[in-house]
Amino acid sequence: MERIDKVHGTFEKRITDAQKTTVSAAVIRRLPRYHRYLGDLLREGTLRISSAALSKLMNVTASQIRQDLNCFGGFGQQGYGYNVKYLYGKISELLGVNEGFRAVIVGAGNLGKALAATHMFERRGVERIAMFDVDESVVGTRICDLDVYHVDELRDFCQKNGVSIGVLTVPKEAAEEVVATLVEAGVKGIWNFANMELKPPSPDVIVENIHLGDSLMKLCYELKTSAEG
Amino acid sequence: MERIDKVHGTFEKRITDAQKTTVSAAVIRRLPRYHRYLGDLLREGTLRISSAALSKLMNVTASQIRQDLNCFGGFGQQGYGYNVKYLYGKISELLGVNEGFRAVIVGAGNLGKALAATHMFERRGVERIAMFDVDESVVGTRICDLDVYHVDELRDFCQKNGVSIGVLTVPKEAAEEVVATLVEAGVKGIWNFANMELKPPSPDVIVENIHLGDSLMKLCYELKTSAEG
DNA sequence: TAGATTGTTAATCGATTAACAATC
DNA sequence: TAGATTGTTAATCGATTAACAATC
Repeated sequence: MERIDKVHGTFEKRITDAQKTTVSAAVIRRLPRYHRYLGDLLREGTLRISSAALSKLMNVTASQIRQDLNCFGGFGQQGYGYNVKYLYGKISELLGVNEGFRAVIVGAGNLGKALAATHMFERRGVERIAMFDVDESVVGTRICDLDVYHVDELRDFCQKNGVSIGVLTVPKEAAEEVVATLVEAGVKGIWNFANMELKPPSPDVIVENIHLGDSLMKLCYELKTSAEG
Repeated sequence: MERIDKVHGTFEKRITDAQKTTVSAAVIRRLPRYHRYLGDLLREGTLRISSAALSKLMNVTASQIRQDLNCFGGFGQQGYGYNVKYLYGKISELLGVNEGFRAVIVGAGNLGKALAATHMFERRGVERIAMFDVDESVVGTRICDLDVYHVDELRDFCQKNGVSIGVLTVPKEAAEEVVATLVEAGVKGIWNFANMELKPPSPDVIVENIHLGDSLMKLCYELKTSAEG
């Protein structure tokens, strides 16, 4: 740990320099996976790990790991490797874990309920603060400690509570209108499960489209191809 | 339609030739998206579309579309473009839609229920035929027209019913054991929602790992970066 | 110091785009 | 035939891997 502290000063400088250039989408996509593996290692009590060891674990090249991490700064030490706790912390920081983003789930159907029930959000420092629906039979109830409000209140609620993320689990017909409301209320990130592709409604709004069906199709393709070959 | 028929014979030959060489993972990943867009066009009654028009719709280059489709054969016609219905059918075929794969959902928790409730499977020609759990309070009930059996019966059931796909929505502690059972029973595809990475337990078993948390993290990263920049 | 392992540059590989001849 | 648009080759671009000097 002492060695890590010693170089801290130079780290910070290098990080700042590296972040000036934008990081490729391929690297960003891999960051959450690093974060997961490092979290596991941390829980197992591993103190340090080399790019070679991590590469074996994750089934990627050591070169790629070093290259990826160096987009953001020098997080390791020659002759030593990476301090797991430190690296995990740095990647957490990069990914915005514990930025304190607040999320609402719009759509209290099966998927909305399933997402409300997971620990996915809190584990990543994202706070779910409410659910919304139009169905009068669920409005007013509580689902997994979350109050369910009517969509009519969505705009005001988001504005008042500084919501940054809207999780969309509504039917696709309702999606466009809900998004417009969210954006009006200043929500900057849309996590879209509505089974249709949402174009970013404004350049400063981030949309992440989820298409589970695409993944099922890929599985079918590979099943079919594997059976043929 | 007549023009399409005329060239059918040559199509088939070209397809066979093209499929000999393996298609890159990048292309495969894009196929389901083409399938979605073409399905939409078909429902709207569009008869033909050029790579240029489709590229505008999908926000990719026309070159990429032509290049991608030609991995599998010449599906279009010079001077005409692509017949939507024909191309949709071809991509459906490629992806294994209506191969009649049978699936079971293991884990009747919130996510299992949510997946059982969607039309995702039937829309892609995959038949859900049962659910499994260990919780005695759900075993014996029916969820969305699916019987819920005890996991003890999983092996026999899959063997008897020729199940190809196992959808894993169990806690990660239970995942390894369930996978072993599925593989024993001849299941060849695992759609894994168990929040841990599953290595293919045997070379002829296909695993598709879903990590919704990674997607949420990417959204957070982009939110954070967009706010900074 | 000697050994280990990073950070980083250079080489390779693959994927995307551009261009155009073939052809409907 | 003339116009349109594919299929396909060649050029470009970017991402991955290899290699090694820097350094802990």
